[in-house]
Formats: sequence, structure tokens, C-alpha cells
Amino acid sequence: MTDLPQDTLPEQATPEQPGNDAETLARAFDPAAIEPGWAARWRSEPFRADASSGKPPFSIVIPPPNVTGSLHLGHALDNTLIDTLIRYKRMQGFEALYLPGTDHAGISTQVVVERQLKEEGQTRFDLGREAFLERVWGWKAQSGGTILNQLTRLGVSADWTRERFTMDEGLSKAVRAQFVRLYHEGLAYRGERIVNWDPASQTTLSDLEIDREVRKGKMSTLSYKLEDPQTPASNGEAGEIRIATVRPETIFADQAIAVHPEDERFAHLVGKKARIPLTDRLVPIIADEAVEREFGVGALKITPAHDPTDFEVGERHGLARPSVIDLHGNLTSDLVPEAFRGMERFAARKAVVKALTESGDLLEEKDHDTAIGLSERTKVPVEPIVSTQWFVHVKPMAQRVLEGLDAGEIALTPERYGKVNRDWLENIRDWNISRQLWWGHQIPAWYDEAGNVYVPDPENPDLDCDQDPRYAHLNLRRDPDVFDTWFSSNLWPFSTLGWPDTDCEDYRKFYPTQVLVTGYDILFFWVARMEMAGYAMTGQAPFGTVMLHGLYLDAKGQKMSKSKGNGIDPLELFDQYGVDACRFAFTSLSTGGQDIRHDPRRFEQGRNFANKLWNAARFALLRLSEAAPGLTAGDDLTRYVRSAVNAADHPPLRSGEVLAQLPTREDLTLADRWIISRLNAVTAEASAQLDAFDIGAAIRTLYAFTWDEFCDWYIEAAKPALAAGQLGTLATLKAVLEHILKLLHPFMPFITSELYASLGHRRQLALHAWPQFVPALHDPEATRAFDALRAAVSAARSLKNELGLSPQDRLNVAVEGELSGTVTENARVVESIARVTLVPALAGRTLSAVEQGVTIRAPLEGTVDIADWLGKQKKRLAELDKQIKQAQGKLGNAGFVARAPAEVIEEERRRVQDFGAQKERLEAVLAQFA
RNA sequence: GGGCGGUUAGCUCAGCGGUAGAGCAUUCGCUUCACACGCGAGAGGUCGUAGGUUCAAAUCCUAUACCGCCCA
Repeated sequence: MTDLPQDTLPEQATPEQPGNDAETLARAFDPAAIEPGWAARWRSEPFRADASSGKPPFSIVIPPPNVTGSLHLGHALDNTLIDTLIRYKRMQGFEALYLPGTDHAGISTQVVVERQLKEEGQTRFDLGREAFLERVWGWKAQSGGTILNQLTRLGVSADWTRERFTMDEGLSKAVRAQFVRLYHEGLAYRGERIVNWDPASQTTLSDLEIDREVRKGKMSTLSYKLEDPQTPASNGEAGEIRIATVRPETIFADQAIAVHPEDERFAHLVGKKARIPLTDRLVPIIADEAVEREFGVGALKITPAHDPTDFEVGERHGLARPSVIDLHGNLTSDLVPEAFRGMERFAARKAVVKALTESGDLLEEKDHDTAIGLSERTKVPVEPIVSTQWFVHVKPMAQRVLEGLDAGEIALTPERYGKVNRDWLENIRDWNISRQLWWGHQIPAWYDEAGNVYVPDPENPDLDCDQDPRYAHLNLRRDPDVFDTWFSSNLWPFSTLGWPDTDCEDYRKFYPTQVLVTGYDILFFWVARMEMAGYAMTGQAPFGTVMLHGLYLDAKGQKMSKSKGNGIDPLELFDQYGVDACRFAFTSLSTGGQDIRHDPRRFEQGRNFANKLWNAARFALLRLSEAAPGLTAGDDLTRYVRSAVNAADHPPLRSGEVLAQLPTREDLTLADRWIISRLNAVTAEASAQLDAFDIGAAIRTLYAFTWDEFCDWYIEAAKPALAAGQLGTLATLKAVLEHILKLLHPFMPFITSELYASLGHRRQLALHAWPQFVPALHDPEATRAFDALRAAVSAARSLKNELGLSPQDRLNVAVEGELSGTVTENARVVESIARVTLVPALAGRTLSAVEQGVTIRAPLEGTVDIADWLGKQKKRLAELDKQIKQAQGKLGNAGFVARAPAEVIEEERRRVQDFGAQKERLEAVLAQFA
């Protein structure tokens, strides 16, 4: 309570939004009535982070979504979690920066625009590079704002003045700086390698852009005739060697047949030659350890240009690597018999198999599951081809990250992903960064007529080589390719903050960022690459903590995808339940990086919760406006309660007439003291959970407190006190509600902001301070006493139910037990909530409900089924007996008494006592009926 | 083949060493002056299986079954 708002308010505060003062607060919460106003405000008056402030920084960059995409549930989840952390930290007094932006998403954006062109009967080549790029920029201008507008609806407290796009001038400079540096350090190089080629989008892809899929295929056994027909048999007849392959159409590019060096079957064949079926070409038989002896028939054909493993074998044995498949996936080359030339690869496979069957060289064809690589974007089988491309030698960069991880410079949560992160970095392979696309950052490399490479100097990275006076005499041509998109998004945490200018304010204040929040599915794609770039470019980890959340799955637990058509549109959920309800669902479903299965019931829960909160506030406002008209708006009441709970702190009050007397602790009811103590504990609990990034646990804590304790018990208990005009209770009600609004604000910003404004605060809630835990407010005595009241009320209600009475019927009850004094002292509360009348004693037989500390007795009347009731009580007695025996058993165990902690032993003793007392009382009750 | 996650009430999930929990569904009763998007009272689980560690295991360890994901 010492942390109540310190900002001064104007004499006549005005609510932020129209129509929601105490008199007109709607009966049911209508999200659509308040969300647009706040969303628009948070967009037009963004949460600008001040790079020059003295506050400690707390910065998060969002995973930049595809600029031309639209919001899906993964984004909504991710940004809700980010915004929750950011709002929390901002309230805690950090200089919080939520940096939004988008990614140019090279291949997928280009594919979209090319598809549009196709509908017009054109290709990008018809337009030419420049016109095509104009077209893409046009598309970006048209649809690029969509996803950020959708994020605005989510209510994120982003700093829109710092919105970035990976192809902004500054970020493009960063990409260029990165490349030039890596090139001059020898880490970026151009080389001929086997790469993944997507025949559909006509570009190379990195290993990560390939989805593996097991498909049913055939494994063929082929007979290759040996040069010398007299050669003794190996794995077939004399004069042949049999090989197994799943790609018979590539035999024309064969450069060797490989066997395992220790496989005796083939020992006499190594060094001999065999003829490729359907051709006259001979290839050598070689021995290589890479051959698996048990696979197929023990011998393999080696086709270096069309298989990554074969490529490596070829390198070891100095084999040539002719290609027989062109960039469109068609068979080509003089090596291919004319009959097959120009055929599409899969059609060619059928044709070749047919020809091999006819020639008798196909000995067997059997079913075989083959793992094939599909282009992530186009879903077309990737063709491994040999090509000259730009690569980054990432091993040393990965090594630097591993050292950082060892030193604990980056914490992953959940921790288990640390190992996954490591394993990937340890086994990393060179990264192909060039893409044969037009949309993206064009590679700043030039070639002269002799094929020599020119890259700008590190001192002058922005000077194009063809503008460099030193090279004026050369006819330089720029590399037409662009970089892989991840070669720019790997810089995101610092390119967005001004890097390579390391002296600028933003970079100095907000880099490195504190936390990165993203789904675990892009741990390799993005997180690991940012780690590498962070260390390589800035010398430090780009973020201190990586918080990974699970994937948002459909109701059946399957990944959502466009092709499956099982996607759920978050905007529809926003419309249906309200954004706060959705944010409630996202956060409460998020635990420990676990995948989230869509469940509409969780959104209903959120909607109901928002309505509950709305109505609790409505109740408070009604009482405030009745009891203290004109005071609703001010902070006087909150000051009042602050002084009420902290006698040392008595600030002068302004509204002297209403609050003529300063309150003291004595002015608070038991319920007031109890809820303040509980609120205090919950504040500490939720804060600790947020600090541990356990956002799901935090919202669940706050939900339970708000509904089960504040609404179900405190508000009910406060009613009689309010009716009696107790200002201490009125003040407590307002103060506790305000604190709840603060605690819930990071999770549900719309409704909390609205209600806070309705309570008379002019400055928006997001800018107020987060509540503090105050040890002095811990009040275990109040907790124990109020628990007795709750037990009494529950017992009385239970009895009324047993007696078949309707809630509004009054019932005379008597109270007994150790805590009966507490109950009678607070008779007004119990009588009001349970709708009973407490009487000193009851004559005759009674029905009784026994709870911890109290027994409630009621006269035996009405339509109660005694036998049924007695049965239940006996069951209860048996249960108590069991509990007592269990506890006694523990206490009788020497091991337990010797080794268990003192508190645990004490707890068991207390249980024996409590249950024993209950048992005695229950037995006394039952004795009436003996 | 290697790694990871899951298996808890009918459903969806929390809990992860000291008395089994939530939301929804379900039974009974309520237009109780904030809320039927609600209130009250109930019913419902040998925490996948088998071993082990411990005074104490849903929780830790080992094995195993099934479901799912990632990597090769």
C-alpha cells in the first residue's frame, strides 16, 4: 500500500474515455466499446522509450513478421507475452522499449508477387529486375502495414516511432557492413559446392529451409557390366556388379561405383571399371568408408553432382562432377542418351526405369521409404546441384557463441533448449547465403571480366566497387544475387538500434537487449544466427535471456498450416471474445515452453473473467459514488487507506469534510485487513513469477485471487460494512481494486486502463507504478481469523442446503468450536453473507456442520433426509479418522521425527490436533442421533 | 539411429519432494440490491505401467508402453 500513485491529480479529474463513469458503467463488459479507443491511442501516442533517461533499460525486439503477411496465432501469442513483460517492466520503473518491425522475407514475398504476375500472364523476367522490384515495393506499400495494424489491435505498447523494416536504409547498411567484414576476415567466401536448389522458385536454399518428408519410393537394383566379362562374381553374376539406387535417372552423371574397403565381396573389383547401363561409358570402382555395407546390395553409384554425400566421396577421390539435371529439373547434358534429354526429372525416372527393364539391367525394384527434401516455401522436391555460391564459414562464429553460453552470458528458458542450441552450433555447416532472387539485399560483390572478385573495403563499405576510382579501368559487373533473408534478420537486435553506428544513443542505451521472446521452432533459424552475428559483429550476446514458448496448435494438436487449412484467425477471436480475453487465454495457456492446443473454453474463461472484473469495479464505483460523491475521482481515498494501514504515514487530506477523521488500523474490519494482507502476498507471488518468466503462473495467481478471494469473499464481506457507512472499508475496496487493476494490466491492458480511468485517474494506468510487497502488511492473524469466518459461512450454507432451504430463507444457527469467538465478533459479516441469524444456543436436536475451528448448528426442521445426512457425516468421520491415523503414523515413525524438517513435523502435530478436535465435535453431533 | 516433450477428474490443462488442483462439462438449489459471461452446495482421480531412492514420491532415478516434435 505504500506504493500508491504519487502523481498529483487535478482538482476535477476527467475520465479518459467517455461513458464509463460510475453512473453509466454498463452492466456487462463490452470489449468492442472500449478497445478501439485505447488501441488507437497507443498507436498515435506510442510508448516512446527515452534513450537519454536515467532509468535502467529493458528492451525487447519483436521477431519481425513477414512484411506482407497477416497476423496468425503464433504472432498474437508471441506479442502478448512480449507486451506483458514490457508493460510489467515499464511499471516497475525500467526504460522499456518494445521495438516493432517487419522482415522483407525474400523468397516468400517474391513468390507472392510472382504469382500475381503469373495471373497476368507475365514473369519477372518480362518485367526486368527494376520494374519487378518496383512492383514488390508497391505490394509492400499496399499490404505491408496489415500485420502491424493487427498488432495494434492486440494492444501492444510498442514504440512505433522506432518501427523498422529489414530493407530500410539503415538496416541495409548493416547487412552490407556485415558482409564486407566477414569477407575481409575470410569468413564469407565464394565457392563451388553442392547446394539445395528449388526448381520452382529458381534459387538455392539453406539446409534449414528444407522440410524433410518420408515418401514411399522404390529402391532399384541395377546391374553394371564389368569391363572384363570374365571377372568373378561379387554380389551377383560373374562379369557384373550390382548397385542399389533410389534415383536411377541420375546414372548418366555417375562417376564411380563405391564399395566399402573392408567388404571382401568386392575386394577383387576395386580399381576395375564397369559400364553404366544404357550407355557406353565406363566408371571406376572405388572403395570408400562412407558406404554402408548392409545397405541395399552393398555397392552404390557415385553421382557427385546430384547428392551431397556423393559430392564428398567425389572430393576424396578426385572425381569430376558433371551435372545431368538443369535448373528447371529437366535432364540435360551430352551424357544423357538423346531419348531422355529434356525430360522432367520424375518423368525421366519412369522412362529410365522402363528402358532399364527392357535392357535387362534392372534386376529388382522394391518399396523403399525415402527421406526427401522439400522446399519450405514452394513444397517442391529440392534438387541437389553443384553451383558457385557465397557461403559463410560459421564454425568460428558458432564457437564464440558456445564460449558465451559456457560463460552463462545467455540464459535460455526453459533451460532444456540450451542443449538443443548447443548441439546445433557444434555441428554447424557452412551457410549458403546467396539467393537467386531479386527481392532482398543485393550482394555487394563485383566481378571483372576475368572473374576476379571485388568487395568494398572495410573502411569504406558503402562505396560500390564500380564507383571506386581505383577500379575505374575495369569493367565490373555486380553479382545479381541477393542475400538469404536470415543474413539480415540475424542483425535485428542491433541493426534496429543503429548499428553499425555503435556510438548512437539507441545502441548505447538499449543494446544488448534484455530478453528475446519467440517460439522454439525458430531456435536454429533465427536465435542461433542472432547469437552468432551478435558476438561476431558487436562482440557481445545480443540478449541476456531467450524465452522460448511453445507452438500454437489446432484443437486436435496439429500444427496449423495454410495447406492443411486448419488455421484459426486471431482477429475472429478478438471479435468474438475481446482482446483482453484472448490475451488472458494466451498467457494462461503458456507454461514452460509447452505447445498450446487451441481450446475455445480458455477464451470464454478470459471473457468471463473480464466481465467479472468489470462488475467488481462497477460495484465499487456505485458504492463510491453513493458514499462519497465527488470523491470518486480523486486519490484521497487511496491516501486514506494508505494511512490506515501505516500509522506512520499520515499525509494531509484535501477533502476534509468527507474524511474528517484520519483512519487508524481500528477503522478497518477483519475482512479489510485480510484482503490487504492477501493482496500483499499475491503481489509478491505474481511479481516473482513474472521475474522468472513464468507468465502463465502469474496470470493464474491473479485470476484466482481476483475471483475467489476478492470477488467471492471480500466484496461480499464488505457489503454490510459499506451499508453501515464504514469509510475504512470503502477506502480498502477502492485501493485493493486499483492494485488488482495494476497487477492485471500487463496481461489485460484494455479493461484495466478503462476501469482505472473510471476510478478517476487522469494519467493512464500503463504509466503508474507496479505495486510493491510491503512486509508490514503481512497479517497472519487476520488470515487465520477470516478463514474461520469463511469456514462458518460455508458450514452455514451447507446446512441450509441440507435443510432444503432457499438462499433467502433466514435460519437460526449457533456456533461452537475454538474459533467461535471470532465468528461471533464478526457476526454481521457471517449473517449477511450466509443469510443466517446467529443465536447463542439451540435447544433440541440439531444438524451440524463441522469445519476447522468452528461447528455450526441448525435446528432439525424442514425436509431433511436424516439417514442420508447421517451417512454423509459418518463418511466424514471415517475420513477424519483416516487423516488422523495418517498423521499419527508419521509422527510415530522414528525416521520421520528424526529427519523431517521441524515445520513439517509441527504441521503434522497441528493436523492431529485439528482433526482430533473436529472429530470430537462431529462425534458429539452424531451422539444426538445414537 | 540420436535428442526432447507429453501421458494427472468426462474434455483441455496446472501442480513437479511434504493434506491431489483449475476452467469447461456434470448433479442439486438460486431473477440474494456488481455480475446468469453469474451465485451457493455437491459428485467425480489407486496422477501410463514396473521397479528403485527417501522418514515421505504425481513430483527424483532406472526401465518400459503409447502419443507428439526436432535432428540425422
